[in-house]
Amino acid sequence: MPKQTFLNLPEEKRETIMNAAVEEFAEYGLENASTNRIVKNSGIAKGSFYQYFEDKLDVFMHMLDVIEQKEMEYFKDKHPPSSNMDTFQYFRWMVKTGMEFGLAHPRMIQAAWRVLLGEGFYYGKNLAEYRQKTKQALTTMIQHAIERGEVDPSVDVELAVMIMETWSNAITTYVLNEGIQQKNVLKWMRSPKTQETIDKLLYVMEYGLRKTESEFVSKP
Amino acid sequence: MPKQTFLNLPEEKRETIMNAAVEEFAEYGLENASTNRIVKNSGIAKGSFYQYFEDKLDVFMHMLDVIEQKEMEYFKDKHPPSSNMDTFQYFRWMVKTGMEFGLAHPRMIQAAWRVLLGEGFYYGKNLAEYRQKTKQALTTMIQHAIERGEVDPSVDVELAVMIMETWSNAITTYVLNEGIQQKNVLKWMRSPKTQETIDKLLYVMEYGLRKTESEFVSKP
DNA sequence: AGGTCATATGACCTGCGGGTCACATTATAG
DNA sequence: CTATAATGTGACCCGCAGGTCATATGACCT
Repeated sequence: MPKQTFLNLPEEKRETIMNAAVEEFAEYGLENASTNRIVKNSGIAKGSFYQYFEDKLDVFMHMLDVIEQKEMEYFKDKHPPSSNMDTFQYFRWMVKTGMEFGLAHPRMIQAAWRVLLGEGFYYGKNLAEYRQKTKQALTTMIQHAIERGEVDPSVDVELAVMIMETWSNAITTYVLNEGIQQKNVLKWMRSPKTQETIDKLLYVMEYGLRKTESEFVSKP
Repeated sequence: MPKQTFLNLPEEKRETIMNAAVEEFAEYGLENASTNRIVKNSGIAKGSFYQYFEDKLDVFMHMLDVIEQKEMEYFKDKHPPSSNMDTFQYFRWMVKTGMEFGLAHPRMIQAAWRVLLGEGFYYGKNLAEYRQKTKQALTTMIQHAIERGEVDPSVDVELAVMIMETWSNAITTYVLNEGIQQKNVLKWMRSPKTQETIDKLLYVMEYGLRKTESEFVSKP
C-alpha cells in the first residue's frame, strides 16, 4: 500500500505519477521497470518516490488497484446484460466488455496483463489475491449455471473455472500479441474478422464445456 | 549461433556450460539471467564466455536448439503411436509424450517455456522461428485430419491451429505452475488426478473442435 | 628449439539499478 | 513572526550488469 503522503497528494499529481507507472510497466514489465525512469517521466524527485511508495512492487500493486476500480466503474456504466441471458452469453458479454475497456485504456491492460501473464512465476504470491478474485467470480458463475440447468451437474466446477480462465487469458494474449503489431489497434480490434475470431474461440469453449463430464471421461 | 570455439570444445565441457545456462534461465528467465552467474557456475572465465557466444541471447538460442534436438530424440525413441489413431488421439499422445519429456528434463522445459510464454513480448522476433515450426506441424496435422474426414472441411484451419496451440500452452502452464509448488513434481505429474485433469482438458478441446465451424458460426 | 596460433583468463571499464540521507522548501499552528 | 512538522530534493552510495582486452598458457608444427 502507498504511504499516506501519496494519498494526501492532489489528484492531478497522483494521476501524473500513476500514468508514468502505467507507461513504464506496459513497456518493460515489472522486473525490468525502472523507478528512475518512472521518477523522471513523472517529474518528481527520486526521494519523493520513496516517500510515496515502499518500492517498485508497491507502485505496481497500487496500479492494479486503480485499474481494477476503473474497470469496475466501466462495467457498471455499461447497460447490464438482460437478465434472461444464459451463463455462456453472460461470459461472452463479460469478455467483450472487458475488451472494450481494453480499447479505452490499452496501456493499462497491457501493463497489468503483461505482468500477470508473464511474470507470474516470481510474483505469484503477491498476485494470488487478484487471481483468487477472478476465480471466485467464475466459480459463482458456474455454480449458478448448474442451478439453472445450463450445465450438467456432474461437471467438475474447478475444472470448468480453469477452462474459462484459460480461455479468457488466451483471448487477452491473442489480442495483446496481434493487436500490438497493428498500426491502428482500435480499428483492428473492432474489425469483423477479429470479432469473428473471438466469437469462434468462445463457441469452441462453450461446446467443449456443455458436454457433461461423464461423457468426456468415459470416452477413451 | 555459438562461435566455432565453442563447438570445438570437448563435449563434457560444453555440457557443463549448457547445464549452467539451463539452470540460470529456468531460475531467472531470459531478461534477468546473468552471464556472470552462468560463468561462475560453469567454472569458466568471463572472457571465455564471450569467446564461445556472442551474447546472452546467443546462449539462449543455442539452448533451445539443444533442447529441441533432445526432445526429437526422445520422441523417436518412444514407440510411435499406432498408425490408425485419429488426429485427436495423436495430439493427445503428443501432449502426453511431451509431458513425459518434461518429467525427464524438468529444468530444460522450465527454462524454455518460461521465456517462450512469459517474455514473448520482447523477444518475439527471435522466437518467431520456433513458434512457426510448431504452427506448421499443427497445420499439417489439421489438414490431414480434414482429409481423413475427422474434422469438418469447413473448419478454419488457422483458427484450429491457434486453439490447439493455446491448449497445449495452457496445459504446460498448468503443469509448470501447479507442479512447481509440489514437493515431488514427478509424483504429482504422474498422479491419477493430474492425468485425469489433463485428459479432461484435452476432451474439452476435442469436443469444441469437432463441432463444425458452420454450426458455431450460425448460433448467435 | 623456437615460433605460431587457438584458447583461457580475470582485472577492468562503463552504465544503470534500487535505495538513502542531509538539507531545502513549504504549510500549519501559536 | 517564529517554531514545528510535513514534504520535497538530488547528489551520493553500493552492487551488479554486460562487455573488453592485454596478457598467459599450451598444443602442434618445422
